[in-house]
Amino acid sequence: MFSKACEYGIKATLFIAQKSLHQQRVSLKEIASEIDSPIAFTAKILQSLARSGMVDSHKGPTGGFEMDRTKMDTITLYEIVHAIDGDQIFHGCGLGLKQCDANHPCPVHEKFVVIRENLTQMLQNTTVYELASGLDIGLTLLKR
Amino acid sequence: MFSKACEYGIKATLFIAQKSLHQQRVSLKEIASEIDSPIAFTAKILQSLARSGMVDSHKGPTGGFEMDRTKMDTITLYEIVHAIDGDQIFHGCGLGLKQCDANHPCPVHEKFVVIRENLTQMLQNTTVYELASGLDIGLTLLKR
DNA sequence: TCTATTTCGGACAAAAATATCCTAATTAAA
DNA sequence: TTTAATTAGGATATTTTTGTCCGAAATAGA
Ligand code: FES
Ligand code: FES
Repeated sequence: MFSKACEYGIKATLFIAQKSLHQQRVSLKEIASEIDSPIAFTAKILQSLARSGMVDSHKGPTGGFEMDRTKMDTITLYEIVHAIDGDQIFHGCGLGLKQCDANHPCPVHEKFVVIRENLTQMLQNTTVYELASGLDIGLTLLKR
Repeated sequence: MFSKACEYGIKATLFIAQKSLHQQRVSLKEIASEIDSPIAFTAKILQSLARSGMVDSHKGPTGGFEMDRTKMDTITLYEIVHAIDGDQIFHGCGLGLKQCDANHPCPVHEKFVVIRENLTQMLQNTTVYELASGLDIGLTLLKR
């Protein structure tokens, strides 16, 4: 469904958010360990998320990643997925036609758009804060 | 969402089915042309679908691929996707945890299973015949 | 200022997915 | 029986995704 990069990106963001709820900055090393991801690859993804302003990064000793409390409410899974995987999953044809066009539909168009729309709505309605909270109270897990 | 192999496999199957509605066998060359796919790669996928009994293949002059009318009713998109892409999309964790387990859920589990279930139901409820019919009356398209 | 620690970013490497090439096997028809 | 057409299948190539390595830049604290 999502690329590995996207899975890591979501998990990293949620972990950063959860720690930021307690004013704790987390290092790349800690993140990769907690979400069970390859360090250097995770670094690339975090750099990209930092550049697009979803998380804040700081260099040097005591450096690391953190996330504004207010951003946790405005940033949804949709923004993260879109930033990393693009919009193919949101607007692309399920059978790979160059253009998904209701006027020239592929055989699965009618049924596929429903699924695609469900997914889009779900991602748009799910904030980072909501998921970070579930993590924080131990309701959900980021590995195993 | 689906792999390229799976997209080609679905389109090829639907084209074969549509032609079989008129007792017409179709060659690999014709299939690849009609669904706009690389010939040799499509051949691999069709070999696999033939081995798993979803379509019938015949060598030699007048050879090609065809599909039993009765199979069009029993084979759904689910079978095709499962045969080519496996069951990761139907049972795998949305965030890539090794095991999707409701008792040890990832942060998106609750919301993701709904989407996954919708997709599974849709694919299981969609027969090859239904889609081949839409193709046959010109309601839907396999390329462009 | 110096040092240790951290992210940044470019180059590189490995693995997986996608795609191609070529020969063998089969088979219908001349 | 010969020929031409077709799928089968193994080997190889290309592209994309995933993952690694290493030095540069920044920075907090000694
Ligand atoms: S045209 Fe294929 S999903 Fe819309
Ligand atoms: S545990 Fe992640 S989707 Fe079920």
